Amino acid sequence: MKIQDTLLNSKQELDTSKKVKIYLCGVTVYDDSHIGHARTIIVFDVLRKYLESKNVEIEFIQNFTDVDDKIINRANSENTTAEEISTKYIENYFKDFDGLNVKHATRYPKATEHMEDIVKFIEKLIEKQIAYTTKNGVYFSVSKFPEYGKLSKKKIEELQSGVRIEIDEAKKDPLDFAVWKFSDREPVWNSPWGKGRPGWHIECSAMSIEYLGENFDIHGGGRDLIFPHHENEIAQSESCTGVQFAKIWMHVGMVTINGEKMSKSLGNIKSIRHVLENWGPNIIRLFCLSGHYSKAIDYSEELLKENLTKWRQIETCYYELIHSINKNSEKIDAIIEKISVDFDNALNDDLNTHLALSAFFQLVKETNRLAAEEKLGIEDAGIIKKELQRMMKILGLKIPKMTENEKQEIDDMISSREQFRKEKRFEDADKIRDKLNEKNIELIDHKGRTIWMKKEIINGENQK
RNA sequence: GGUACUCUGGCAGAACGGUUAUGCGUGAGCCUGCAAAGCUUAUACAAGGGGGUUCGACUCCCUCGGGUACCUCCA
Repeated sequence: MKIQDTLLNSKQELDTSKKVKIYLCGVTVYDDSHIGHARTIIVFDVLRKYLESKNVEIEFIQNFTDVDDKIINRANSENTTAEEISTKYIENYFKDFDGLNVKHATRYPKATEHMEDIVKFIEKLIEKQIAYTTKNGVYFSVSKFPEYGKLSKKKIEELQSGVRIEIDEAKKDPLDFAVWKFSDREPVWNSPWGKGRPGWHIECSAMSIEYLGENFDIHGGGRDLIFPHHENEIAQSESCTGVQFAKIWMHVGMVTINGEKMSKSLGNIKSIRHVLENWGPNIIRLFCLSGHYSKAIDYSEELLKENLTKWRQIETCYYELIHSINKNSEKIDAIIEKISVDFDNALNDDLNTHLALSAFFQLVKETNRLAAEEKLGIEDAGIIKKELQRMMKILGLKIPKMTENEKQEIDDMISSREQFRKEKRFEDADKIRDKLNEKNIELIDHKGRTIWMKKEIINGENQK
């Protein structure tokens, strides 16, 4: 599998001959997660599920940043502790992402639980004279890492000339960044240099190396993390260990609203809870995977509606498959095989989910065509269903489950309706159909028989 | 201002130095008691402007322009 590497600016082969180690920069838990977080995490979820479907073992680490000024500020304004804030939003994180069918990471390390590792890491940097202490904290000396800027393609001189007003005049170089900030106010931890808390970048270096080793396969996150976060991580990690840090840097494009990045100041943030309530996990996932992961996608109700249409086709396909009773009448093996290969090839080439979805929808269309022409054989349906489910699992799409009782009840209602239809008592037949519609059961009348499908309830469907 | 990315039909969107996919939308039709869903089929002067390389450019190069992101809050 090939993945575009931000550092080398080219597609790199991912070594899948052994366990693949992935570190994804997670969220800072000071507020609810939004659709932008969802996209990044869904992209990595698909990457991971695809590799696992190929029996590649994955170690997937995603951190929670639970030490941060924003958390502390929030705690102060809500008159509570930073710990309570981070605990609350970690809980919310799991509610949101479980709702989005995202598989749990191997581990979710937190900065607060890795203070020893972080302190040790900083000690090493000081030992190597790459970091130094001032009255405000411990700083990483950018000039000690000549390759600084290699990820973000920035030149040190240019950064220096464009630097903002300096707050800490004790720093040797305005580009130097804090790895430890002194503070007396909670939450603080002890360190050999004094009480305080770690800088933002150091936790990811320390925790990724702790769990994945000094040199691991993929380090990822949103595009906006390239500078300074990932640039600084590289500087710290490589100057500490002396070896290459991540082999591949994979960055996911932003989700924009009307072409602009979501931000607090613009007030255009769409929380996952909000979009989940309106559109459900499947449509959000289809939307997030509709373009190439490296490019920005623009959030709009129109696009979500488009994906709703697609989701209905998938539902139809699924229910046609499980209700199939006909005899096989068309050779389909070759086309299924081709679609399957196209799907895999698309993902193999830098996780091209858009092309993979094209292949997937070809399977859906083909199935619905066969069903419409009364040619969907029961054995073929089995083959198609297996392939459909394989793809859906990778894409993280899920048809809501139903109980046997529910199914039986529907079947009974359909038989009564059939009876009414035979007797041409159409008003009575329609009453039954309406009743089923109220339960989101849609009837599909085929020649001589009626099948049903249970539609996922999408609140956004009827808005506007 | 610097750097990077980007500009494809009404919308979304990929691949590719040589018929520009695919989906949505829209039109027509099929199926149906009627619907719905689905299917079939049609649809589009489609590549920001200008130049160049080439037998041939959406694809490569130059240039001008628009947009977005980043330039120590960011997924």
